[in-house]
Amino acid sequence: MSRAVTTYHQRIAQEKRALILAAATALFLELGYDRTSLARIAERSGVSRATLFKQFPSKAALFDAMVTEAWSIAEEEDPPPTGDIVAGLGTIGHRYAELLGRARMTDLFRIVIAELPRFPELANAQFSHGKMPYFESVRGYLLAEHEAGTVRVDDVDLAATQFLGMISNYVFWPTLLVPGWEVSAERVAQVVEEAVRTTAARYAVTGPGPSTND
Amino acid sequence: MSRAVTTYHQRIAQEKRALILAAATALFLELGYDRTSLARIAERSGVSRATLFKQFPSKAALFDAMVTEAWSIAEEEDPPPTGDIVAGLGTIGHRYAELLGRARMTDLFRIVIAELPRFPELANAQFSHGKMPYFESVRGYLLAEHEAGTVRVDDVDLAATQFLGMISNYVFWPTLLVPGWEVSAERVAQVVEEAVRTTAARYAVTGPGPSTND
DNA sequence: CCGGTGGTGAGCCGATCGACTCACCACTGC
DNA sequence: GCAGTGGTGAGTCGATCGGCTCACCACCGG
Repeated sequence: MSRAVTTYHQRIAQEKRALILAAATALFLELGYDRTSLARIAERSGVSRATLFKQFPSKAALFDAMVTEAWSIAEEEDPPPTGDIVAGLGTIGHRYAELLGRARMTDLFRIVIAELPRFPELANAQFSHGKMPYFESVRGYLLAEHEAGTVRVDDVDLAATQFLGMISNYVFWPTLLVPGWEVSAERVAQVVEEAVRTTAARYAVTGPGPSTND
Repeated sequence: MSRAVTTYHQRIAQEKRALILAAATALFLELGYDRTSLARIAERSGVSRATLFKQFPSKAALFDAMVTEAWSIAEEEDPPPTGDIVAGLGTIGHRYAELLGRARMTDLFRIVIAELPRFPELANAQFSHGKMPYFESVRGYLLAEHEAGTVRVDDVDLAATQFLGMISNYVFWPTLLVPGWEVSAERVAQVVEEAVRTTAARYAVTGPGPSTND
């Protein structure tokens, strides 16, 4: 068996693959799909064109691998806390804002949105790795709180979308359309807290007393 | 004076220009910027390539004109109603949802988001014609209601963003990322109404009685 | 020392692109 | 019928692209 040999060569190949993906990621995110040529990717990654073609059969496959890898950076979600709705939604909201605020996120969304019609398989990856986990997180959390009697939510899907929309519509979507849009960390925290407040004001069961505004 | 002659020829030129823009719009929105060739635009619009170049000095200029024209379809906003916050926000919300739900909107946003980094001037057009009018509409409305004592809103920008975000995060943004996402007209109306309810629950001054949930 | 795997560099291919030019034609209003 | 404006069709140009091939080399483990 030439297993050891195979292992070594596989390691080399893996390193080259990583170099290619890193260069491809940078170039794709900066220039877009069509403006990024395979020659430039090979040049930037310090790899020959032939190697690039051995690793990725086509430009589309390379792009697909790039996006998949970039999405996978989003780690697994932790179990959401329970009991206090303000604390619970706050935790989820801050995680969500942190995810959306990462450096490459805007450019990644930009190119994914642009090329998604031509990469149908890619849509599923985004669907399962992107916003969905947070949507499910909020959804599940609200369901649990609803059954616990802390909140009263008839339409959980809509409530979850409302909560996340109040955050993303301020800290993320404008970055795609308004050049120079930037939100300070303090403002982000404020936005999340206000989203929690509004959600609580709408859905929290007024137990101990009336919902005060301070 | 050859004014009449000029007028006639200008009319012809204007017609050709409209044909070119129509074809360019369809192709750009369908294929994206790079995949759309000037030859195809000329062919589809039934105009010679030479004419196309006389009308638009470059592909970038044509794209810019296309986006500007497509944005201008959004008419001027009417003055927002006053007095009842549910009715007022409802009106604005429904208008907003209607605008976002138009046929070409998703593809237009897709290509604008994709190419915006390379068309800085275009960003201003989107800024002044796109979401901004509605943001200002909500902002101004909330300010008026605040001063009228109907609502208590300390951070008007944030409240307006929350309101619009609750709507757009359900009826629009998913169309860019989730293939096959579709929302029925009834559901859209429901989403808007729920956004109004949530906003009212958070900001409405509880005058006559406690905010009931039914 | 040798077999095998993987990388390398160079080159070729057909196709397409944006940009530009130019001679010629159609049509109008005077 | 004449001048002028605008459209037309064809052609050219240099550049780039994705995809593919092939002979050759580097390096490992046995």
